[in-house]
This record gives sequence, structure tokens and C-alpha cells, in this order.
Amino acid sequence: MFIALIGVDHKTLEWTQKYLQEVHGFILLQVCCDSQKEKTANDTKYFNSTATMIDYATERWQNNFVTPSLDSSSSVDFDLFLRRPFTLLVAVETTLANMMQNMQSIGHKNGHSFTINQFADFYDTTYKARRDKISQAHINIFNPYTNEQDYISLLHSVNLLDEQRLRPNWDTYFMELADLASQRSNCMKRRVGAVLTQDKRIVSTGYNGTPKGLTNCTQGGCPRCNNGVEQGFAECLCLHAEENALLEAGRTRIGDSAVLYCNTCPCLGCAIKIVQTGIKEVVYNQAYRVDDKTAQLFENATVSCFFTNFFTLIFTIYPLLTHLNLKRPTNNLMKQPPSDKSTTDDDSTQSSDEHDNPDDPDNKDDDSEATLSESEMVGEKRKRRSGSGSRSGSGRIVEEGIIYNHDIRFISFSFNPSIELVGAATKLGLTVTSDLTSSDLIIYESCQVELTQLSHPDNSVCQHWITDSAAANTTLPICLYNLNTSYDPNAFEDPALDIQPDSTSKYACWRTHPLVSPNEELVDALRVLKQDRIARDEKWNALAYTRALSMVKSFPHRIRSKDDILLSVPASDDEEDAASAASTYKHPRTPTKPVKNIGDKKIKAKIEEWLNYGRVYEAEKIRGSDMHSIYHSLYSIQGIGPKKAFELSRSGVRSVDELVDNGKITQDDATLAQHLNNSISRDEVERIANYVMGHARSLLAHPSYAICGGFRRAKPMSNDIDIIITQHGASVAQLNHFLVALTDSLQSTGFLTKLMRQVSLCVASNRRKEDHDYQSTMLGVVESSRKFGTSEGEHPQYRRLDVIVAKPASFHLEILSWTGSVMYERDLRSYVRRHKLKLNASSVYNDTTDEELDLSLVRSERHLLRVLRLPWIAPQYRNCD
DNA sequence: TGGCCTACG
DNA sequence: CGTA
DNA sequence: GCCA
Repeated sequence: MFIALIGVDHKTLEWTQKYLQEVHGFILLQVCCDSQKEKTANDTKYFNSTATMIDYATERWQNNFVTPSLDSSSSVDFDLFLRRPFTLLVAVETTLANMMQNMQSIGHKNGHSFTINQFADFYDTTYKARRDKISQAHINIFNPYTNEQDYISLLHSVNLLDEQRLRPNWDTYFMELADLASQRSNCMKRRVGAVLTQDKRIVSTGYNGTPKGLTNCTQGGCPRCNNGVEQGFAECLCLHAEENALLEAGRTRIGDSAVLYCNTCPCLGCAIKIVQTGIKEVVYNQAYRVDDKTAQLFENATVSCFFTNFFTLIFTIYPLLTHLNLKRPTNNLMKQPPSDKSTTDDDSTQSSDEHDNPDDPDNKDDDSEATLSESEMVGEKRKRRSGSGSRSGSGRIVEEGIIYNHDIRFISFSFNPSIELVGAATKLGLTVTSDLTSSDLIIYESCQVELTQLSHPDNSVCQHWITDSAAANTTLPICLYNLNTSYDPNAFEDPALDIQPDSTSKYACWRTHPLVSPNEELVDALRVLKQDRIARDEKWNALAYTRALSMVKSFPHRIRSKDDILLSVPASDDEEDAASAASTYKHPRTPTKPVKNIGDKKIKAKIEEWLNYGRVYEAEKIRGSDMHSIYHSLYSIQGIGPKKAFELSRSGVRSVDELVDNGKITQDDATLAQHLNNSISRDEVERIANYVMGHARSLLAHPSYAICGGFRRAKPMSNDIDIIITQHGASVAQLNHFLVALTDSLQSTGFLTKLMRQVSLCVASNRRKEDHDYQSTMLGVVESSRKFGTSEGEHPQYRRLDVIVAKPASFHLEILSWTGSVMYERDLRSYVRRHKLKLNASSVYNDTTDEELDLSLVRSERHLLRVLRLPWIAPQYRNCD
């Protein structure tokens, strides 16, 4: 792949280029004259002209290259670049404010500053020069952030290495042809196109309009369409695109595996004809009013019907959903006037309590008296109760129950953020409101959206609902918030009250760990060493590497010298400060505390080696060894852990196939392992979860749920689907019954194909004899198919599905536990243990008395962490492993 | 020199 | 010991 | 392997 970057903002360009080089190993190619070459001495290749650069990359097309030099190329060279089949043109942009600031900072270095007018001139000229090129970009990335880490996470989720962009798959190919056909439409109402295929060959195409020989609809040929009113369907003279494609093909040319591609969902009339002509599959990419009826008809007639436009729609709708500097509507909505004195009194005690953040966690190491006593918990509880329903300060509009009774949906977007929200929302027929209780969609500044389903008629929860509503022009109330990230609308607590993360803590649960570290290669090397230690059965050695790895991962900047990592960065809450540290940390800084979990001997030496030579010799050696790769392929099989994988690979087993041949495992096991190794797109995770919740809703009145695991940590691809379900007010017996029924229901449709574990809700507790632990998990394998958006093609894919049914009081704790990552969870428990509490996925105990703490008044994960005196780290910053 | 997360099957 |  |  050969990526060319174009854009005006040098910082965004630089971050993108660095990301490709450092995270994905792209080689930098540049065009420049000889005099400029000296300045860098790394792997960069220089060329005298764009043409020679393109030739160079063409000869080495299997490698990955990136160049920022294309926006100064001639149009001939530019076209040459685009003509190659392995090239991708990526345009990156940022906000005007960012751009100005970045220019100012350069200006300052050179001793002059810009006026607004000078900036405008600069922008106009540079943008004008690039405009034509930008318009041809395959991907436009908009960077709203001032912070490199956030931008890198965004880049990561765009998945620039996706081969699909270089060469469309069949669906995309035919769909684009259908779109092209729609351009020939002559109907006043809507441009629709269709392509009929058989065995990947086009049989016919069609677009909508009046029949041959009649005046075109666009010339007034159809009175109904020209009337402007959505009525008189029966008087319409226009043929639909689908009809035209069918008529053009004729009954005899339609085989028994024909696929019809339509750029709009077929209407009921067309659907009838589609069924009658024997078409087996319909693929469409724009929702239409009659989707439900059409879907029903197709289902009855066993015609498969797929909606493919998920990502495109999200990409178009996304700009209006995110990242505005909108203030949280505290003033008019959240802050109700104190209605009575008791409320005010309560608030004052409350806030003084909650402002009381704990000391630096490391200082507490010396202070064994510091515990989270149960009396504190009870105190918390009492206050909540006394202030019930009308606390002021923060979060009183959304009290327990209002949203809790409905489906909670967590969607993490990290795509192109917005330029203008309100205007675009209006264009799509969406209403922007500040009334939470009447809204269906809550938008957070940090690119996260939640559907609360307060008024959606069929009570289904999925992103398609937003997009379909937009396409059907129905009104969709939106509520805007400026919170940081949260999955839970209940969590409208004041972020200012949160305990702040501390990047110097030895506990992973106190630090932030982005999806992709600026030091990803070092992290990877440490991962290899960790895996090697596990394989060698050196458990504690492996743990040390895991800890060191997460420490490096939480390090906010690119490590360039040993001073960077061996002297910790002074903790700073100030974003600006943290960002500017990136440029200043080269200079000697005041030594603060040494970085934890990186000892004086071994791991420090590895890191220094990496700094000096750009690699860790031992890691390279392990990576290159046969044992290593064989071990990994064996390890990937269910039931084969580190021990067995090590033993087998040592006893001379070379591959998984060999195990099958020896009869040690069945072919089915091997296939399953292969399937489970494939990662799952966010789209598919959501569709599967939505399907499961469809079943859940037929068994429970108002289930609440959250998708956790890697998905919640904003990973672009997941390994499995983790769904936590509860129902407000449900008894343990009801929930127990529910899980059994849900399992049956999923099995009866053939979706759930294998059950690996089902735990009853009432497990005899080993801590208290006569009472029970309340938790229930169903671990299984489901068969995902194209309708769920599998990316592996036509064949069904097995996916791991974990359904966890939580008792309402443990809901947030279960979510916290099932979100991970492993290191985060480990240190979470480690930390509370040191404070005389014991924590598992469903409950918190007093470690000495074994008494369970009552969490029934905990309103959110955020709240829970505050109760535990821990900082709330946004899920996308919990990627510690 | 002892501890390193916790639970289930 | 394997898995979440 | 690292920490207390």
C-alpha cells in the first residue's frame, strides 16, 4: 500500500505520518532537492521527482509506503499516483482554531506572529492550491483534537490499512454501479438505480422514470410526481428501478442464484415482483419508509435481504453528531432552582464529602490505616437516600428509574468529527433539544452517542435507527451534552468531582492507557517477552513484564531518551501542559519519582537497549523462532493453554493440522479455533448484540444492557461479544429464568450453536454458607452470517458470545468488571484489597468481616468508582494490556 | 523474603 | 490447568 | 521480575 497524505495543517500531517511509520511500519518517501536531504538520517528515502518516487514504490508494491510530498506534485504525476491500484490518497484536516494555533507556535519560534488576516490569506492560498486534490481523496480525516493520543486513537479506528479501500468487494462494486444507474433516473421524486446480477455477472440494470415513449417524469410526464405532495401513489406513471431491471432481464434470464442490488430499499410492490421472479438475494444501501413491510415479505418468501450502507451512512451522519464545543446545558436544564432548604443542606454536606479526594495513591502505600471503611459506604448511602429525587449540584434530572427502565446503548464513534451540528441536524430532519426526558439520542462531546429509546416506537436499539430515521425524515429529538465519555446516561455527575488519574501510580487502574501507544514498538517487544515467559511457565516473570508494559503504555509521549522513562513526568491535569510536554521533555526535567514497575535491572536494560538500537534483541530472537510461531498457533485453540501449547510444541508438533491428523483434536475444533481467531468489526458486534437483545426483549419487559469487552474500550475490532443485561426491579429468580429462556430461544433459531458454560444465578457462595452470589453468565458460540455484517465473505462465521445477566444492584460493577482490560481489573482488585475490601464481578465485600456492601444505590460506573475512591478512566483509556 | 486478581469448571 |  |  502506498499512502499519500495531503492537507494544510502540518501537525496533523506529521501525526498521521508518524502513526503510519511507527505503528504500522510504513516507509517514508519524500521528494525534495539535494540540499534538504541532510537534515534526517533515518529510513526515509528521497527522490528528485514524484515520478521516480512512484516508480520506486511500484517496484516494491508489497511494502507499505507513505509520502507527504504529493500536494506539491504536478497534476500529471498526481494522476499517475491515483492510477496505480495500490495507492490511497488521504486528506487530513483540522479545525481552524487548531491550524491557527499550530501556525502561531511555528511563528513564535521564528520570532513573528500572525494576524487573523495573514492567517486567512495563508489558508485561502494553501487550501485553494490543494482543493482539487483534496476532492479526489479516498479518505478524508478530520482531526478535532489538540492531543496526539486522541487523534491516534481516531486514526486507528479509521483502519487505514483496510484493503477494501484499494479494491472494492463485489457488493460495493455492484452497489456503486447501482448508484451510477440511478444518475440516469428521470423521476422527480427520487433517484433510484438497480443492478441485477447472476454469478457475479451483470444481467441487467435499471433506473426509475416514466415508460419508453412517454414524456420523462422530469419534463412533467408524471402528474403525481410533479404534484409535490406525497399522495396518489396509484396514479404514478413511473416505473421503479427494480421493475426496469427485472423487465429488462426477462424471466428466463434470471437464474436461481440471482442477486439484485438496489441503492434504495425496494418498495412493497417491487418486493412482490422480486419474489415472483425467483431472485434469492436483495442488497440495498439506503433505507426507505417501507423497510419493515418489505423485510417481512422477503422473510416469508425466504429471500435474503441485506442492508449494506451502514458505514457510509454513519460517515455522513457522523459530522453532525460529534465534537462541538457546546456547553452542557446545565444552566437551563440540569440546574433546577433549589426547591427547598433540605435539598440545599443536603447538597452542601454532599459536596464537601465528594470533594474530598484521596491522597496520592503512592503515599498511601506507607499508610496502612487508610481504608475504605464500611461506615463511609453507609454514609454515602444514607445521603443518597435522604436526597432522593431532588439533590442539586449535579445529575438530578436523571434519577434512578427514568432511563434505567430503558435500553441503554453505548456507541463509540471515533470517525470524522463535526464542523457544524445544528445546521446539519436540521437538514436531516432532526430536532435539537435540551430536554433530556424527551430525547432519544444523547450526544457527548467525546464522540459517544447513546440511544435511550424513550420514544422510539418499536423499541429497537441500533444505529440503523438513527440512520433510517434520518433517511425517512422523521423527527429525532437530540440532546447535547459536553460530558467526557460514559456509557451511562445516569452518570451525569460533575466530572470536576472525579478523582483524577495519576500517570505515575503503580496501579493500572489509576492511569490512562490509550488504544495505541506512542511507543507501540516497545510495547510490542515487551509483549513478546511476556508471552515467552508465559510459555516457559515463568508466571511471575511474565507478570512483571505485563506490569512494565502497561506502565510504558500509559506513558503519554514518545520516549526518546532514557531520561524520559526513568524520570517520570510530573503529573499534570492541564491538557495544554501535557501536550506541550511533548516538545519540551527533551530538556532535562526535574527528577520526580522513578517510574514504577520498571526495575533497576532487567526491564530497564531492555528499554535502554530499545532506545539505543531501536530493537530488543531477545524479542527479535523470539519473534523469529519457529517454536514461537508454532506455540502461538497451538495456543489459539480452545482448551490448549500455555502449558499444553508449550509441551506440544516441544514434543515436535509443527502445526494444528498435525494435531488433527494425530486425532488429538477434531477438525471441528480446528475450524472453530480458526473462526474464533478472526476479529469482529464494531458493526457486527452491534448487530449481534441487537439480535440477542431482540430475543431478550421478548422475555423481559425493559431490559437494560451494555456491550462491554474490547468493544467498550473503543477497539476497532473485537475478539468476542460481551453483553451485560439486567432489568430494573427484577428478582433473582426472574433473572435466572430469563437466562435459561434466552439460551433456549437463541438455540432454537440455530443462532447459538455451542454452549461452553451456563452458570446458574444462585451459586453457593464460598464466603457465606447460607447465602448466594448472584451472577449468571452464558458463554457460547454463535453462527454469524452476512446479515450481521461478517467481513469474511459468504460463509457463516463462528463468534464467541458472552451474555452476563446481572442483578440490578450489581449492574455497574459487572460492567466495570467485563470491560477490562486484564491489567486494569487486576490492579483494581489489588488496590481495593489493600484498602480492606474485596471485589469481584458481582459484589464488594469487607475483606475482614466478609460482609457484602450494598451497591443498590450506585447509579453508574462513574459513581461506583468514586465510591471506591478510584478515578474514573474513560473506557478507551483502559487498554492497559 | 513473600506476594503478585478472582472466580468457575 | 484453562478460561473469562 | 519487581515491590515493599
